[in-house]
Amino acid sequence: MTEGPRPRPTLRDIATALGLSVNTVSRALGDKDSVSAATRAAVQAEAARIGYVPNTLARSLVLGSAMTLGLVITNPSNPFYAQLISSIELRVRAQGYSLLLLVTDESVENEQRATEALLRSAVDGAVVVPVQAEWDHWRRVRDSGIPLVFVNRDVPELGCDMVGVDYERGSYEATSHLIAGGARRLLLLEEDLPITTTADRITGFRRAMADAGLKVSDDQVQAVPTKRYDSLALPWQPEEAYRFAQTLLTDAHPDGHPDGFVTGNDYFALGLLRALAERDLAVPGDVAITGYGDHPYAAYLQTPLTTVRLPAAEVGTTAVDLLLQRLRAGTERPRKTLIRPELVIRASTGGPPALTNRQEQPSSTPG
Amino acid sequence: MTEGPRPRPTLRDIATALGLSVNTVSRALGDKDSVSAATRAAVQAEAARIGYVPNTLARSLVLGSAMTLGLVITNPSNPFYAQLISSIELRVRAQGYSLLLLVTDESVENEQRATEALLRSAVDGAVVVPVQAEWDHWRRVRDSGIPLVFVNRDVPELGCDMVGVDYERGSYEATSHLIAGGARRLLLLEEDLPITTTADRITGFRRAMADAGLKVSDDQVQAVPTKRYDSLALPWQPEEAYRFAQTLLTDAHPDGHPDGFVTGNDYFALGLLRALAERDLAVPGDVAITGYGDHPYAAYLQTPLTTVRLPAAEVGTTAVDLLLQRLRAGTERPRKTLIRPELVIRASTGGPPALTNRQEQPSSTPG
DNA sequence: TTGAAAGCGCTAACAG
DNA sequence: CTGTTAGCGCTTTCAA
Repeated sequence: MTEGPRPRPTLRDIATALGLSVNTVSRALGDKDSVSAATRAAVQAEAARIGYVPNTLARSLVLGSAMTLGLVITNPSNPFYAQLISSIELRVRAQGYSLLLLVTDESVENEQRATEALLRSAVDGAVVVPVQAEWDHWRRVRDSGIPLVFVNRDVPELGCDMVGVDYERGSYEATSHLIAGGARRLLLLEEDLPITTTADRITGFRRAMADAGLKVSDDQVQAVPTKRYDSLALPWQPEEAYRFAQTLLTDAHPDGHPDGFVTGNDYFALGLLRALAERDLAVPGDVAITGYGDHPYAAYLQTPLTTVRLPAAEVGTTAVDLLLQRLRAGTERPRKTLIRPELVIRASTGGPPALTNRQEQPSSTPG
Repeated sequence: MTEGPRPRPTLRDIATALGLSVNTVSRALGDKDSVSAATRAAVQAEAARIGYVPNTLARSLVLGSAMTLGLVITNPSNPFYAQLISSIELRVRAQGYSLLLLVTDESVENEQRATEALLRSAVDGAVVVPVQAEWDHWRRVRDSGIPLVFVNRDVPELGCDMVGVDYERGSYEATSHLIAGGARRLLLLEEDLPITTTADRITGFRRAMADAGLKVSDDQVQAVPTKRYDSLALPWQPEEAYRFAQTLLTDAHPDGHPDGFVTGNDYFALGLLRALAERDLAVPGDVAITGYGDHPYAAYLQTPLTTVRLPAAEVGTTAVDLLLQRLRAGTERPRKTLIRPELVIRASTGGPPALTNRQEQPSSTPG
């Protein structure tokens, strides 16, 4: 119990114990065919006996590959990213790689430090959810020969592979759905981050409105002011949308109050629902609402929430697959993949009041 | 653009360029004082010019430390664990270490493979949320000299450091709170995993009941049958608690229907709320409810949920600190720390109907 | 089939 | 202050 940990066994320990050369032991363990069956058996027995575990560090140094991939992500507390982490880790591990995790918290500075870490650790490649504000540091990583796959948000300037969600389409469908349900005075509540996902949803909203022959004034697209993103706390604060909506609903609306809200985030929908309830506005009677993300609680709100379900697992595994392909194959053109999200219709837009069965969820679970 | 990535620069590149020895370059970059100012400046300039980044692999090999910690966790989609990941990653990075992530998905088999990976990667230590069903593989890791800190769940047999939450106390307080509010026929809805967190909550429930002079029959402690844990999907399915509660509320209750529910999980509370609403039972009028976890939505449900808030960030940073201390100091007695959770009282137990302000949340944010 | 030698990139110990 | 030597643990030549 108090006995200090012995230094971990090496190939040499096995070699000397068996009167062999380090080299032979290495080959015996490596399943090369240039070793006699007897030797191999002896080596393996001795290895097992002393609990030999190969030293990846030394192995990587000579092989020139650490068999490690990096995952650079903004905020694990965002359920979408949490699922992404799971699916990526699973796939990476299944392919025999290790996963180095770096959290950026939407900070460019953290991201720059993350790239340093990737470089130093000599990862073979990285899956990245970029902050998007700057990307010179990513250029440096790419130029040093580390393949990158951007996830959820692209950095087109770098010409790397990319896997994302078709946010524009999701937003388009949500908006169209509200319009089809009779809403005319729509309002979009969006995140106020300078990222393409938000921009894409705005585009989808505008396009749906245009396709329906509805005009969009500037005050129909609102950015909910958000405190500094903090992955130690929540991904988003429902409270911010709540306060924002309180004001919004108090303001004079020359053309009448909004009768439909598209939100860029289920948390916004949550805050909004509260604000509406306080003003005795019925959902979906007076106002219809869509969320975005299909968070676990969405189906279980008093008024189950119509929302856009994101294919997190599929995005994650696709990203890893792209990365590994590029690791093997050489230089091809960058591939950009957008995976289609799914509008889940529930009571908040007049859908069935009963809960939407979670088991419908398409299983993109690998293996 | 099509130019292949040059091999990454090494110390030797700098040395030959400057007509110095590799060793001198190493010292110049390493800020040792045994280098002339001029040489150091020249070396640093050249290093910057060619974009030299030290190779951690080689460095680790000779130094005998990879400056890497492992994080073995069950399910990132559980908001508590998501916050744990963030806080741990932040702290680990702040201390100059890298973080290797392994997800076990509550599977012993995955956990065993994870320990292999930790051993091979030669991590300096690991923060572990153990599956708890078996632990021989952890013994092996510990015996090979890799310090372990168990988080949230302990494996007392191994005598490692441990940081957790005082689940028993949280449960005790929630139960006592319900009793104080007048509830007498209480029911506990718990997870059906064979883990200590669940067991501790059951203990807390029983103790609170006993302290109030209330008897607890076997059918007052119920385990909600759960599908195989799947970190690719949800941490828990509200639906399971919903269906379970449906049955529960239909069953005959000789002593009258329950008037208070303690749940081991906010998701269970969510499903339960739905089932109660469908039977026109008012919360908290007919039935009072407590959740566990204070998930982001808890404050924003139609009936804001009284729940137990978990100190995730504090647990995470404490775990890393313990691990690093042990890495530096030698063999002390294992330290076990339970951090106290906080009962947040809301409308589901007759608390204020207005939202509980999230900003009250104690900030255990480091640095 | 096995061994000897060389080297991955870096740092520590010792000379000079 | 700087260079030489040695070695971390492993794998890949090349001989024997």
